[in-house]
Amino acid sequence: MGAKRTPREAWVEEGLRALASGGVDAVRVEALAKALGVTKGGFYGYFADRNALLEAMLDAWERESVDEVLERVGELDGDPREKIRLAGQLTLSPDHLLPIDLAIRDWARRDETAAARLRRVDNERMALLRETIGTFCEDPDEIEARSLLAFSLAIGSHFLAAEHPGRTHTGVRAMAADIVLGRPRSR
Amino acid sequence: MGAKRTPREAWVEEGLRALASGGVDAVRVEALAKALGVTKGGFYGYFADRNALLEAMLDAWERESVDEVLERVGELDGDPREKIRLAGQLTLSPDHLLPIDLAIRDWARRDETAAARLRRVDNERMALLRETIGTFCEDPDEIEARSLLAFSLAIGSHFLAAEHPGRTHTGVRAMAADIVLGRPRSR
DNA sequence: CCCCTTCTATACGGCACCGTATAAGCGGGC
DNA sequence: GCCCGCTTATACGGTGCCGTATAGAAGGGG
Repeated sequence: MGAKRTPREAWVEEGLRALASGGVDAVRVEALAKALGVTKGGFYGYFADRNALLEAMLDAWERESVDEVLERVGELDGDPREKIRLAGQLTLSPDHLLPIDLAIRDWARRDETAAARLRRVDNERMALLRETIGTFCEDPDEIEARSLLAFSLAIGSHFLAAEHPGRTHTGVRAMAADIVLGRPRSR
Repeated sequence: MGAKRTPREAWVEEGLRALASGGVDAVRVEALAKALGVTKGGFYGYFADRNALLEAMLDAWERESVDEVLERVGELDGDPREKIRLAGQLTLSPDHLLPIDLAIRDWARRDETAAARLRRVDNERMALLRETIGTFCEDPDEIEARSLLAFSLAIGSHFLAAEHPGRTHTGVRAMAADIVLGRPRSR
C-alpha cells in the first residue's frame, strides 16, 4: 500500500485545533494545510469538500468527549458527586476539550447539523447527571432542576468574564457546585 | 446641512443584527450594505474601517444592555428575587439582546477588545446580583457562589441543547432558579 | 528492480471581501 | 433657482479562500 504522509486523522485534528482557537469560520482548508506544513493537494483525496471535514470533526469530537468519558467514569465506583466531578473534568479539560466544546456550542446556534450532534451529546451528558443525582435525590423535578444547574454551572462559568474580588474562580465554582449537589447549609 | 439617508446608527444596528445571527465573522461591510439596500460607498464616511464599526457596536450594546436595564430595574421596589428575574428578562430577551450577548461571549474568547468590554458588562451584572442576593443571604461566600450560579443558569441554560422529557425548558429553569435563589426545600 | 498506488506541489478560474478613488446625485441655505 | 456639502454608486487593485486538474515524487508489492 502507498505511503501515508499526512493521514486523514491529521486533518481532523488540525481542524479541531482551528475550531477551538478560532471558531468554525477559522476551519479553512488552505490554512490547515499551511499549519500542517503541506499544501491542500492531498486534502481532497480524503474529503469531498470542507463540509465533509466538518462532519468528520464532529464524529471525532463525539467519540472523544462522550464514549471515552463514559468509559472512564463507569469504572469508578464511589461517591456519585465524585463521578460528576470527574466527568466534568474530563469533558471540559481547559486546554483541549473545553474550547472545542464552546466553539461547537456557538457553531450549533447557526448550523442544524452541528446542533443535532450537540443535542445528542448533551442528552447523554444530562442522562449521566440525572442518573447520578438521582442516587441522592428523590423528587424527579428536583433531579431535573439540579441536573440543569450542574450543567449550566459547568458551561456558564466558563462564559462569565467577571472577576470575583478576593476569591479564585475555581474556589467560587467549587462552592457553587456544593450548593447544586445538595449541601444546602455550608459554613 | 446635508441629507442623511443611511445614518451611522443604521450601520451599527445592521451590524448587531449580523453579529446576532452569524457571529462576528458575519459582520462584513459589503454584506451589511446589501442588507441596507445600499452599497458600501457611504460606510467609510462614518467609520475608518471595519474595526471601528465593531467598536461602535460594542458601545451600543453596552449602553443598551447595561444602562437601560439598570435604569428600569432601579425603579422597581419589590422582592429582590423579582428584581433579578426582571433584570434577566431584560438582559436576555430571546429575540434581541440574547443572541447578541451569546455572540459577543464567543467573540470575546478570541478578541481582547471584546473581552475587556464583556468583562466590564459582566462585572456590573454580577454587582447587581451580589447586591440583590445579599438582601436575603448572609454569608459572603454563599452570596458569591449563588451569584455565579444565577449567572451561569441564565447563560448556560441557553447553551444546553438537550431536551427535558415530559417538561418544558422554561419550567425546569424556573425550578432551578428557585433552588439558586434560596428556596431549598420545594416539592 | 520496476511498477503502481498514494500522496504531494503547483497552477487555474471563480468568488467574496476589504479599503481607496472618483464622480454623480440630492438636499438645504442663501 | 443656484451652489455647497454630504451621501451615494461604481470601479479598481489586492487578498484569501474554495474546488479542480495535472503532473511529479516516494514508498511498498510483485
